[in-house]
Amino acid sequence: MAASTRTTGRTELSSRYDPTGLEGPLYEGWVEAGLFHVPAADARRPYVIVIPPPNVTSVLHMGHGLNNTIQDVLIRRRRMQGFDALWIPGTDHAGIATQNVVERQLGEEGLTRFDLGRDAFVARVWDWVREYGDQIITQLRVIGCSCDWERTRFTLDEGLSRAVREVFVRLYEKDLIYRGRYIINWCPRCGTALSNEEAEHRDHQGTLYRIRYPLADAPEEAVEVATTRPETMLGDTGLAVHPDDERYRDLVGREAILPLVGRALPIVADGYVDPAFGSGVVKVTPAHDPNDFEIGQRHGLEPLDVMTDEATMNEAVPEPYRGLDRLEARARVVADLEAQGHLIRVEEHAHSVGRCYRCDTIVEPRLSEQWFVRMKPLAAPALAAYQAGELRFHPARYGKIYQNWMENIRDWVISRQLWWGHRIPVWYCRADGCGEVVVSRDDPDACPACGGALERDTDVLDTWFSSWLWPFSTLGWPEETEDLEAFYPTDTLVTAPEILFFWVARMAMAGYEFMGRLPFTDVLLNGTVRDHLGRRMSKSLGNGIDPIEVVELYGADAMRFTLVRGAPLGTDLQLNNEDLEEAFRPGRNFANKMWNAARLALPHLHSEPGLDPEDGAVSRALADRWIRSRLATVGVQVDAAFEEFRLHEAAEACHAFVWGDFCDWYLELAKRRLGEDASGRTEAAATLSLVMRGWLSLLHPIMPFITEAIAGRLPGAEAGTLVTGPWPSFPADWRDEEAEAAIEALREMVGAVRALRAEYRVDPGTPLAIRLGAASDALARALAEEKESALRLAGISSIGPLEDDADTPGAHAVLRSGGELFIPLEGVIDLKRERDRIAEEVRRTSDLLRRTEGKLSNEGFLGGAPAEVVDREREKRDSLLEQRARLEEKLHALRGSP
RNA sequence: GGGCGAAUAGCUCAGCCUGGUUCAGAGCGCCUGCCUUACAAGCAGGAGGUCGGGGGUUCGAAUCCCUCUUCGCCCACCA
Repeated sequence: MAASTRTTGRTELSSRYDPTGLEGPLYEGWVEAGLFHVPAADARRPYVIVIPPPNVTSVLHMGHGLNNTIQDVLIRRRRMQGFDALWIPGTDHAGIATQNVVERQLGEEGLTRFDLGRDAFVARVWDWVREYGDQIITQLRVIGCSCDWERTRFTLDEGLSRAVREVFVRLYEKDLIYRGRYIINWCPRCGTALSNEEAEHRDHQGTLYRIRYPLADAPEEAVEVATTRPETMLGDTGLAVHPDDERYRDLVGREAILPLVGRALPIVADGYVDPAFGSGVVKVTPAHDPNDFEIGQRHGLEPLDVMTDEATMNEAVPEPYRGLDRLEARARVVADLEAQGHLIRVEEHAHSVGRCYRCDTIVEPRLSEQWFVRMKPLAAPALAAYQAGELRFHPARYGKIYQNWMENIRDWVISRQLWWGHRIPVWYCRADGCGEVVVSRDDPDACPACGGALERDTDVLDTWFSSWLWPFSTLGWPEETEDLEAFYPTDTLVTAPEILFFWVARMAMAGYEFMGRLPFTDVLLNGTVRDHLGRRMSKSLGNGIDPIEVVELYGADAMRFTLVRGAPLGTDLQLNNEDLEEAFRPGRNFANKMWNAARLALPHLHSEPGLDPEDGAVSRALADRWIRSRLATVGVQVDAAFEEFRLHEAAEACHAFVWGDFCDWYLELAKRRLGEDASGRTEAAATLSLVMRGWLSLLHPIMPFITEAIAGRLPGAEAGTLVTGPWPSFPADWRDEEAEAAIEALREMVGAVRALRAEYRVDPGTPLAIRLGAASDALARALAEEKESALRLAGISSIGPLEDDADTPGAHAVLRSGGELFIPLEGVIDLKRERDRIAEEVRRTSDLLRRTEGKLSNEGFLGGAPAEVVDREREKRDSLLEQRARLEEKLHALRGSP
């Protein structure tokens, strides 16, 4: 325990919990003891979680903090319960993100990846990964994550790469992977295709341009078309109207002239066109719009790609526009249209625009030859599993979102025009007229058809094409490994809702396709961490909180507790990023409270030689019976909360118990018996030790460090660790209604005295001589044993019998648990004030009584409510009647006094 | 256009699924008094809420249903 100087200037063991230097060594000890490692051979009762692999480029942020804390809490509890709890860690090669990082680095040297060439560039990325790639892994240790580090995987590892390749080949052989020219989302900055999920659509206040296209056979006539992307008109190859649109019936089959270009555009009729939108005439640009592409297919309108990979206008457009960026071209086109009298008008138009999820550049829908996965056949079993209840989402509402996406699933573009990633295992024969395409698990040397030279596809695969295999590729698939046998399927997946489609749904599909069953049964979706203004924490806003900084300031436990308690499943969590102390105060204060409770308890426990905590289970002392009863109750609550993934409730229940019951009352009551020559000292110490071990265990999954540190100092705990349990289960016969009622009555009495003291501003140092009458059995029982503690806690010098003391000025209270309290307060009491106060009590009681009597006189209630509810209501009425009678008596007496 | 979520104390949020416990709880903040030898990162006491509005179901609604308002999120090929 660290020593430091207290604010008062006295030097002693620190009264403030300082986690510095305590957490690291504990963690190292756990790892060295191999407590997180689970060999397949030993796994009898596995419980498995695979980490959502963070990007190898990432540094830990609070979102990771929340997500991984939740996983660690689940894993640690299962481990304590005796499961072979395996948490598989690793990182994702993150194609675009990582390539971007290294390209940026090159940029600072004035180089591009093309200057290096493919092989050198990839080598350079590997260098980067080897140097910085384990940063986030290291950081996960700092926040206490109990992953099996011997199993750390990387999506570009040799083994995982083999899995990727196997999957590609198998799907190709099943005709579930195909190559084709379709409209895809293209990021001109990253220079690659993106999947639908990687294009984020956001509302955008844009402009709608209305343009006239003259008719070929009647140049004085024209039709009006509307577009938000005028530059694409250079690629128009037709116009379309709705087949039932009377206005344009005679146009179908004729041609219009494309302004600025002069090309003749056939006018076709197609059901896609909405006659009510704009003019009801659509320009058809098959190479730059998915709908137009389909219209074009139906009517034989050729696609004309007018852009380069960088989204500048290409050779297919008239000379003045060539080489212009798409936005420059847009301005130029609009200006020229206006100059030539073809621009009818422009108007504001709200629509949504897709942006690259990696660099926020506006994506260009563009015709391109890419590799696709046919998703419908893969989705079917994964969807059925959900509908059959085999896959559960928490919160459940995410299930509907999953279902909706699965039902409307579209094919997945998996090729990326990048260098960093799994290279597509496809070779094309270069021999004239051969056309052989080789898709192979092993690199082929020559064309198997003609023996000609082969050229490998230059593209790599979407990063998620390796992620979706994660639950089994990390276990050695496609080899039939012992690990796979022992640990697949996994149990719980904890992740963020943003990647429900990217990752969760695809893993479900891959699990079925390649392993024949779901990869996990429960999916927890954790919320988003936001700043105090409710904004998402992000690098660009600079409003993030560094978990490592928080750990350095307040400890990992404080951070974990704050996160778990503050974030009920699926709800967002707001943290003040400008005041870390405020943000993490709840956890820090709680850790401090525990620390100080230990400071009080431990010396007493160690002054009892040979103390056996198990003796605490049989102590008959009232306070001991009470705290055991409370602990047993809390144990059940915490267990139930964990089972249903309500982690915040478990945290809350522990907090309320440790602070409100254990520290506030049990320790205070125990002080009397822990005195040097007190009788029952051994029993008290044993109970204290036993109960502490109990709640330290309950809290260990959430706050592993401080609980372990304290538990390690309990008597008889030298050899043990909380990490491996056991998870506590308290005997049902610890529940003790009598003891609970007694201590509850004691608390009420002490509270009443304290309230009256505060009400009349009696100095805390002034002892009061109180009088007590008609005490309930519960209170009498409590006082018989704990009178001394009650005196100390309430600041009472004596408890005398209640007499007819109407003449004595003082304060009165009627206890709910039964009993009447009088505090003579000569010279202090204000009679009028006391009368008012009691009158107010009478009013309050009468209000309650009125409600209760209202119910009891309502036949509907008597007939409709369950008997026990009615009984409870009757008891309540009787008690209230009694209380009110007493209070009115007092009021009467006070009115009669001077 | 479709779907979902949220609205409870000054702030951040529990409670709602499975309606009924002595006037709806916590943390933080606020007020008053205390360094009472585990803890001032604390202790004691206290103020503060017509549970977003309206309607309905019920003997009884923060809780179930409908509706409105305001925020937020997701999906979608409206040129």
